[in-house]
Amino acid sequence: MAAVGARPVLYHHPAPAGDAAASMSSYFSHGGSSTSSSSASSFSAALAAAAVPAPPTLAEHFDISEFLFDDGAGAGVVAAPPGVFPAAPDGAPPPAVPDGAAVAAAGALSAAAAHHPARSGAAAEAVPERPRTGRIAFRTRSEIEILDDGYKWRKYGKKSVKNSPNPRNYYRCSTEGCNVKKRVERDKDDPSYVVTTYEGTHNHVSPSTVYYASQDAASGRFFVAGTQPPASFN
DNA sequence: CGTATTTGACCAGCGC
DNA sequence: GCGCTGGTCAAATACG
Repeated sequence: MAAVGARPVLYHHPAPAGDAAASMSSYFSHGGSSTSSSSASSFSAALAAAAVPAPPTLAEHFDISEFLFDDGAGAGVVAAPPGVFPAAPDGAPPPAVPDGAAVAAAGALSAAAAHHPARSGAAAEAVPERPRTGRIAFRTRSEIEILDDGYKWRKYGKKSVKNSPNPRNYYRCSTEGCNVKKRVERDKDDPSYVVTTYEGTHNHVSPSTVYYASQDAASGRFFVAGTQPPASFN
């Protein structure tokens, strides 16, 4: 099997109103390359990127070019509306994610993807007036399909889909009691892209969630100070 | 030996 | 009602 590879990191940063697609580089960064690298180092890179615009070299390796909201009626490339990050569209707070802290991609994504229906078919029917539902999808340019988002996923299915020559893989959060799911498939139009769809909300903290960070006075860069809650958080 | 992955079977929703 | 499709289950298998 393929080793866990690129780690998309989504960090808390005020979204410039308007062109969310253009702001994607502010939200995502390539923070690591393998499981051998610690989560902390990945987030350190992310935080450094938060202080400084994402370096072009990172964008070359990992490019979340399009952010998709999958409302079940055909996912379209849309601008991420204000308020998607970090709060959930339903107003439900991201569980166990401290304010102001850098969060894992899936944490924020799942927060935005709260309130998923048990069956996908009921989504549009349940909330016809709302364009957003429990799923959130984004397309990334990556050679590997398994994007390490900080959570631990267990694969439970694989299916070839009609309109794509590439199989779709199904993953479930392996944390007990957490029923967040994600689907991963290669873009049918451009196999160099991977489409990842998250569904549900994590009811736990990412194993690699950064609780606090420090800023280097000389360089102005942030670096990870801990991946466990400091006393001030308790 | 415990855990994760693979993969065919099964089930439910939807369109015709 | 039937067939197609997407999603999930679970036994078998692989791996560390």
